[in-house]
Amino acid sequence: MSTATVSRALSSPERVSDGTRARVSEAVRVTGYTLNQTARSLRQRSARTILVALPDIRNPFFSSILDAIEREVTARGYGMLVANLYFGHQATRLQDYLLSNRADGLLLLDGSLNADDLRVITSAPYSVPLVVACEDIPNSGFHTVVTDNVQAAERATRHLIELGHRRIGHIFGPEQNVVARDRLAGFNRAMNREGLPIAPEWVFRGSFEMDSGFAASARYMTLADRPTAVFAANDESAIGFLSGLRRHGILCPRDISVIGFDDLGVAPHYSPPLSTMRQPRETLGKMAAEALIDLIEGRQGNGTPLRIVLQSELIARESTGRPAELASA
Amino acid sequence: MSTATVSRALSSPERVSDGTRARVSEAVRVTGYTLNQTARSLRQRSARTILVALPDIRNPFFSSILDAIEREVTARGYGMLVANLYFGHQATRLQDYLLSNRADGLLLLDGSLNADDLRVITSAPYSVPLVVACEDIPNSGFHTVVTDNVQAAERATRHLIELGHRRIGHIFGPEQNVVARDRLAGFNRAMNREGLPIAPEWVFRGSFEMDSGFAASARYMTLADRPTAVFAANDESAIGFLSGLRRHGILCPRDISVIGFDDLGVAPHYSPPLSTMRQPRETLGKMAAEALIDLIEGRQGNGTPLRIVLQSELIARESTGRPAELASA
DNA sequence: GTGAAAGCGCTAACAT
DNA sequence: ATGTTAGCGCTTTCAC
Repeated sequence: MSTATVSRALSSPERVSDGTRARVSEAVRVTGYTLNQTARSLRQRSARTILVALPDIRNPFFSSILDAIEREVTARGYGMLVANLYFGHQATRLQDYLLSNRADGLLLLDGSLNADDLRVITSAPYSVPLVVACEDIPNSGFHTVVTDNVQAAERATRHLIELGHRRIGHIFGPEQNVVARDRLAGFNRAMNREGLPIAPEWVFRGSFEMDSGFAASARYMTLADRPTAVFAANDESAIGFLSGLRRHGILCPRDISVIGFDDLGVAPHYSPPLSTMRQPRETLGKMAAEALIDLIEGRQGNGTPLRIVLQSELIARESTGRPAELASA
Repeated sequence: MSTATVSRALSSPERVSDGTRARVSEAVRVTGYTLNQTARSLRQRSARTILVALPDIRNPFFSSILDAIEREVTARGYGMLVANLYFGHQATRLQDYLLSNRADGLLLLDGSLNADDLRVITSAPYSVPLVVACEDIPNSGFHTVVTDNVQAAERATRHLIELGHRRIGHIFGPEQNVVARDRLAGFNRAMNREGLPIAPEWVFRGSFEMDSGFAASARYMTLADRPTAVFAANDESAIGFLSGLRRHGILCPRDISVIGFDDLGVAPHYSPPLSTMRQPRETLGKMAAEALIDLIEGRQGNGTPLRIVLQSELIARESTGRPAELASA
């Protein structure tokens, strides 16, 4: 029996006779043969592996998306290489993975990379399949799966307004981050639509990290005139903020309402249980992985860039309530 | 110029003349040549990639270890494939990665796999390098990097005892989990050494998840005779427990002291800031990755299984205090 | 339905 | 210091 026949029996069993197929499986069983994926990759010019690049694995938001991606990718017989980007702007490192044929496509969860650098690898002659997820790269024309952060932030802010708040602040994320900017834009839009003023000193700078929320609380305390509610760009900064306020005797929701974003695992168990916007993380990860593999396998190749925009859901818990001056009403 | 020369210029530049080296780098620059890692892997029988297998990427404890691993691995020029194990016991899936030459070694963060299944791939003829980290596989003889959970759990429990508590409970982790068992053992040891009784109804079953801590709080409330302090197997269950108690008006640390384990990011910002044991996660991940790569590259091949045991650190915050009956003293 | 043979892109052994 | 050659293990024509 030739190696060609074995190869056929293994990868397209319908092309060999029943007898051959049986003899091959038996031989595989007895010898413990495992196909050398490296040789196959070389021959087929496909690694059956994708590369996922993200800004921070430790961030629970990303890690749960990574989980969804891993499930989908595994189900379709692919492996998942993971690269952390730390300080962003490392398109060259990704290039190395992709152009060296170690991965067949890139799933990028970081909007901070330069679109032109990326286009080097996505366009001819390399034509590496790319799907951008979570963090949009605006006007890049890349295939994209995101949630509508502007809309969701507007919804979160409107939640505070509907409760009767008029004096509302925001904890901003990293200045250069698309997601943070979108959430600020949504905040602004909600305020504008209701004709509410936006006080610049009520927009606290932040970094999506707990410490930055904590720092915001210190600045909050120095204000002569304070907002009665705050929309934080994510749950981490909301938690850091609340933690800081508590040390100054400011209680939520009695003295202030706070809404976050992401619905971290701890949100329902925080004190108070945190109101937040929940993104469909599993769906997002799954759809992004599906899209990338479709692209790799030549389906979904109709040219027009894919753009999937998912919606987030308001989860109202106990960290938001009516403002103190209306509480008795 | 032959392909061999180019290969040499790229992988061992000292073996070619200055002129050749310069011409090669120039040509590389001009043509945008990238070495085909797949072909190199096939030829050298090494993928320069490791496989990390873990029970749950979403768990922030694992994801921060993953982060440390990724840094080390990247620094040494390797890639990192990640596989989630969900329900454990999937040694065959890992086999497939390793025996097919997609990965040169396995970094296993899950103690629930069967040692004999693993030995199939670690012993001849395959001899796949393996390092077990975080969760020990007892008596397996595998190279191992862990923290001393018995000792750390004993320290946590002693912290409660030193504060004056005598009636102390425990929230257990998953029954089959080595880490959970070690932490229970450490709890028992501390209690025994102080001659304190362990009430079976004060050892709550758990799963390391917040919900299980929450469920434990419901059982706590039904007790006629309640402990004044609880050592929870991890921060998640501590947080779920506190969250449940709060709904029943039991306040921490006034009415009960609780200490967790892991020092999650939220621990210092929880209400109250959570006392906990901090494991050296970065060190653990880094050392495990180092050990695995040394093994792959043939260093550290002296035969005796490596066993690194790191210590954890008590972080006393505000969730632990003196018991109510001593508080005025 | 099966076999023979070429070749994916690289590196290592050998020769010069 | 460089070139020649063989071959890693697989898949894929092409022949039969």
